[in-house]
Amino acid sequence: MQAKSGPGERTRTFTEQARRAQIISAAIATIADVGYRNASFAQIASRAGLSSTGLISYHFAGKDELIGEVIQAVLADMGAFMAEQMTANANSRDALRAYIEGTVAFIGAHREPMKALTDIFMNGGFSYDASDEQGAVSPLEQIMHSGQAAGEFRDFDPVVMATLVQRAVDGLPFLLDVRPDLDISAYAREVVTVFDLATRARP
Amino acid sequence: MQAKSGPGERTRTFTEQARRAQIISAAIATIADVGYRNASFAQIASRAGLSSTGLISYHFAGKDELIGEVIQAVLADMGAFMAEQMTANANSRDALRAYIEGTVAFIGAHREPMKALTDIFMNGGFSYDASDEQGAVSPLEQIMHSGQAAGEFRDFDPVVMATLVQRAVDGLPFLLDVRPDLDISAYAREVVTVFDLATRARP
Amino acid sequence: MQAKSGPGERTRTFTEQARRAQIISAAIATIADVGYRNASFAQIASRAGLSSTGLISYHFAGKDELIGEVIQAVLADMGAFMAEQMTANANSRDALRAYIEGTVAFIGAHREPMKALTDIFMNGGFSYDASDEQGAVSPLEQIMHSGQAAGEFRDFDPVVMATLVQRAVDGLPFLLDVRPDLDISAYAREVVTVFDLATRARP
Amino acid sequence: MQAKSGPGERTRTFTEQARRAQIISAAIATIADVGYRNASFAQIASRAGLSSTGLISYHFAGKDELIGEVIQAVLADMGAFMAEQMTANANSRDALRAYIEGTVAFIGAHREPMKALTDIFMNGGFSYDASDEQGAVSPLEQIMHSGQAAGEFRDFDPVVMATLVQRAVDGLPFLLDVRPDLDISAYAREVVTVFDLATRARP
DNA sequence: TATGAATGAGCTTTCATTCAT
DNA sequence: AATGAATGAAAGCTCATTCAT
Repeated sequence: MQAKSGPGERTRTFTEQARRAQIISAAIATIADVGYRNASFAQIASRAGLSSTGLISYHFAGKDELIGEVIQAVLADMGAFMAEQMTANANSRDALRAYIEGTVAFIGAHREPMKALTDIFMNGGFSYDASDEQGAVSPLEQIMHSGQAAGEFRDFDPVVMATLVQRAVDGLPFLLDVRPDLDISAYAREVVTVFDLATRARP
Repeated sequence: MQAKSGPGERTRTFTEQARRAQIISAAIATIADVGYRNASFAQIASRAGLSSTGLISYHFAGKDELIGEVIQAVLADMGAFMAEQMTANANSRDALRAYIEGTVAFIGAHREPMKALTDIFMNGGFSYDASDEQGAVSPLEQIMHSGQAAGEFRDFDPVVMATLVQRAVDGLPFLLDVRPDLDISAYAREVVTVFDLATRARP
Repeated sequence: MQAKSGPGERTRTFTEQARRAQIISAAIATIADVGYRNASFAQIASRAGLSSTGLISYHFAGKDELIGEVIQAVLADMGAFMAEQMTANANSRDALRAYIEGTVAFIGAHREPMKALTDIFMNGGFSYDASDEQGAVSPLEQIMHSGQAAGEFRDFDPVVMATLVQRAVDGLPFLLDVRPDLDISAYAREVVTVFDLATRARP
Repeated sequence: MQAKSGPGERTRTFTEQARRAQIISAAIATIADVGYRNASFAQIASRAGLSSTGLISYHFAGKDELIGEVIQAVLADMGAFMAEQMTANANSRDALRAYIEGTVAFIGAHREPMKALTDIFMNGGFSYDASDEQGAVSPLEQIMHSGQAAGEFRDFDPVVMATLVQRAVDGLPFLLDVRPDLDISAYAREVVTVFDLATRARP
């Protein structure tokens, strides 16, 4: 199961794009609310105020395409946000801090879509494939490599360290689900400190 | 959806307990293999060599109870293993190391049940509730508190730090799924180092 | 389900007739290709290069009318061809030969429409009704009657004999579907011989 | 689409066999009545007095298996009947007569299943495969070959002649559908005469 | 005229659960 | 204690048709 979207995309009318966006939005809300498992077309349609599930099938080739669009939509939002956050970092230490703080801030500000996204990846048979992974894991690995090359970071396995950072931020949606009043910036500060201590080269 | 098992448990014959254990075991194997989503009673029954899905319904009040028992079974195994690992640690630093190494070792040695457990938590609508959390998160929080009280650990939010450690080890089943030949003890060593550096009090 | 087209037909503009013809043609190609069962409006519209299935509904009262027009179109073609073939036969024996050879030749030269037609009759709930039958069975029955009246043919039930001849030639599309390289004229020759022997008055 | 039933058939309880037979019977009646196209599980279930279409799915792996069983059931009946009819024919002429009379008699006595069978073959994507064809076409071809070898029959293409005979008898269900009061034995007599005249060697 | 959008009924299939035996 | 049978709701999806523009 893999959501594809190559260059062969059809042209869509404005109305159709609007409907698709509406359905994608309803899908996100539904998944975040009742979980991917229970997010049936019927649930999504009723939340979107649609007359029948057939309308979803009319606009999307199948459930896989809809979920793929949900993933893309959230990832695109996050990507745009992160691109802005990551501009002009003097060194790898700052870059790592910016990455963590940016990701945490985004998650805190987009709890519903991020919860949906996490649920989909855990549960849906979808996976970060080659191209997704480059967008998700690679930036961290690059930071790790750069930091080590510059002598800022100590010697460690960059893949494992990147994974740990990723896990630390990916877990936030769950944590927020259980404790909605969590102090997000405090959380970010702690994570930044932990991985600053964990990566820094020692004299 | 919440797996309950209070003091109101009825007495079960030996045969019944054996059947339940057999079904729970088949459920674990099935979930680990085809995922929680596809782990229907039909799949579980066929894997257990049962003649009818009705037998599962006969022995368990519903799917929730079965899954709850699966969770308890795996957590009980892990708890027993960890209890042994955690005996007699001279200080909190060693305790933290023992916890991480023990958990990683257990996961490496019980990939199937751990994969099932993770899949359930991600996907099933089940969550570490109050009682679960005491069994799962608490030991780490206790270590953090003790370490801070003894001056071994620096000042940080114990809950957040415990969460980060937990996330770091919980991610292992996924990693193993993608890279089955991962060097487990090397992974454990990295994680131990990271959180040693991250928690240690600085002179 | 019965395709009707009585005297109550409304006048159609030239453009409308062209569109109808285009749709009918696409329907024939579609049915011949994917079968009547799978020949949905969506399939037909896409094959005709139409933008919407609604256009089909706009030009035809319903699926039944469209299929009815398909039947009529094919039968009209065949009728015109056969009328030409049947001119000026000296006797009933020659007329029977001309009918068989003409029908077989037409089927061989129009495999796609004939396959569609056969598929519809077999599968669509349409049948040769009174008016159709006059167009389809009657010529053969007339030949039989004439031949018997003239003493050329022996005594037999003209309806049954006409049916047998019809069945012999109607089966050709199936045969061609299975063996596309069948020698059509050899087939015609065999059929002519069979029914010549079967009908001829014996001294 | 091909209905398979190899040696790997499961054992079935008596009750299950009865239900399957009941469903198969209802399927035959439904197909004969409303046609293969409209013979949905819902139609079949309601005709069989079943509570839900799920019961059909419970007893049959899918629609293909059900239809395959329908085909087998009718073909088995016909095969048994024909085997009895064809015993001990002195010569090929008698064998041909026995085949035609037997087939026509069977069709006349089993109009509903034969109509269903024909409808399925025309419409269902099912086909006489190698093994089916041996059961359906071969006997006639064998008669033709034997008759020619013995000098009883004139020189003709045995495959074409067999096809013509088959078409002549296969068409009966349609004819009966339009004229239910057709004199079956008269029809058989005519067909026998036609193909007797058509095949007989002339002095 | 023609289009894209929408509708609602229909389809087969899977599911957890119930029940008589 | 266990089985096979049955249930009915729900799933994703396709369909011919309708309608506003």
